[in-house]
Amino acid sequence: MSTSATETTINKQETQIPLADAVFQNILDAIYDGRLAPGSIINEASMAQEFGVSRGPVREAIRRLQGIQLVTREPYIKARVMSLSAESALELFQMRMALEGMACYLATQRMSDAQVDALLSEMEQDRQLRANGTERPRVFDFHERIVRSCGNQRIIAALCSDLYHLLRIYRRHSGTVLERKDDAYVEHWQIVRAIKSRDGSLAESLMRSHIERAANHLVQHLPL
Amino acid sequence: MSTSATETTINKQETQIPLADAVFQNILDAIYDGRLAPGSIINEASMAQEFGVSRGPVREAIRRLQGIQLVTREPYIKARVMSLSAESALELFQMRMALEGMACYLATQRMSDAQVDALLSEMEQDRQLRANGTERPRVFDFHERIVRSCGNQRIIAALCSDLYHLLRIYRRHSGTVLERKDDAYVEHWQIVRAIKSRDGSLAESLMRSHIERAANHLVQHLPL
DNA sequence: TGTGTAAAAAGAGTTGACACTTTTGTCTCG
DNA sequence: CGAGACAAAAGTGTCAACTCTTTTTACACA
Repeated sequence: MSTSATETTINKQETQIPLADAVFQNILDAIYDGRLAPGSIINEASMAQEFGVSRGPVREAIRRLQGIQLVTREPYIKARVMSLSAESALELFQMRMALEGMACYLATQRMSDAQVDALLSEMEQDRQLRANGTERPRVFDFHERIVRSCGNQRIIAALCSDLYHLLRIYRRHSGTVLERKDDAYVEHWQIVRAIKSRDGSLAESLMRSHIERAANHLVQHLPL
Repeated sequence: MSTSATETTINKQETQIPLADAVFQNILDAIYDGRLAPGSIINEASMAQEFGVSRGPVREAIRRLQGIQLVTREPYIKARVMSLSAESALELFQMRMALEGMACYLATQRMSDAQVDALLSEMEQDRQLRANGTERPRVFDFHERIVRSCGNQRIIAALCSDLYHLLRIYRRHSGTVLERKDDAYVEHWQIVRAIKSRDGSLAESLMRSHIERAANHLVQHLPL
């Protein structure tokens, strides 16, 4: 953890993308990994030194993290990684209920029969892979799949680019939540059935209930 | 419009707040006023010169505008003010339906009887002021009032800090939408009635219908 | 010994200069 | 006369230094 000066130097080969984006991704990963624990302080200068870049890109990255509410910051005060409270977890899941519910409703109108069938077969394939205990969990994310099918770019961005980061952190810090995967499969299957039968309101309702159950499950296992 | 060099110099007296925030607010106002029309390009250097600051704060402000999807930007390409399409307006209102509907549902659980009555009297007061044709429209915003009562900080921030900006621009560029104010009052009143009778699902449903009607009204009057 | 104040250290905000990329205009060749 | 390539211009990305605010620490006084 303390090898020498430049430890995690940013890969400068692929420099079509701005450094700020790379730094943003690196800090995000650090928060995911737990190297940056909730409540810990982010120092612009030390971050810049660690990544081997100037303070400018680091500054931009921190501002973007503030934008998605992953760090708290007020003028001239050090930035802190957002601490995870059960309350804010509840708020996060309420927002997901609203947005993913609407996404379900819209996806019901937008997806073709062929797309719904394709989704069903992907789910079945994923279930079998998981049953076989395959090494690679092969990140098939049902929720992301549904959201991206809704066609509303604004909702897609809000869920997949912003809220998803926070969700990953909560998942990490609440230990393994994978035990609910079997229940989840059934509930996912019911949702897709509702979409297939073109009942948008039912699909939305099922999705909201599904997320609510996940929220209850998470809160029970929160170590806070 | 072309008086001389420094036209809209930032007021540096009240410099407890960072310059970047002031620049952000100024550009926002410029977009509201139409000085920065949709589709027009934003130049960092000229902006900096106009405000009498360096490029750094301007750069940060533009990144924040990109964050709330008010400007489009890709590496090394000039930033453009987001152009308003009927499609993205529809997406915006779909997201509002989801979030404000949920906000209504939550507000029903959270607001005390006294708070509901206070809201009702504020509405009545605002209606009378408007009927008398008072000079100051006294921006009483029913939707913001409801949203802030829901208690979910994340939803409040999403609606009041991000989406609200876009909504103002659409309102501005679609001419006067005030003609619907009378219909809106009745619908607002019905929503508060539902909250008062503690029927969260009804309040949510009414709010969604209300926003849907507003969306239809806006799309009809879009000059695009 | 406890407390208030002031100075020093630390860290964020800002700036101007430099490097790199894209765009645009022009020139030449087919 | 049109198309492709080269060069100049415009504009964004990055950096190191400077300024200002906050925080900490040390010292003097009660």
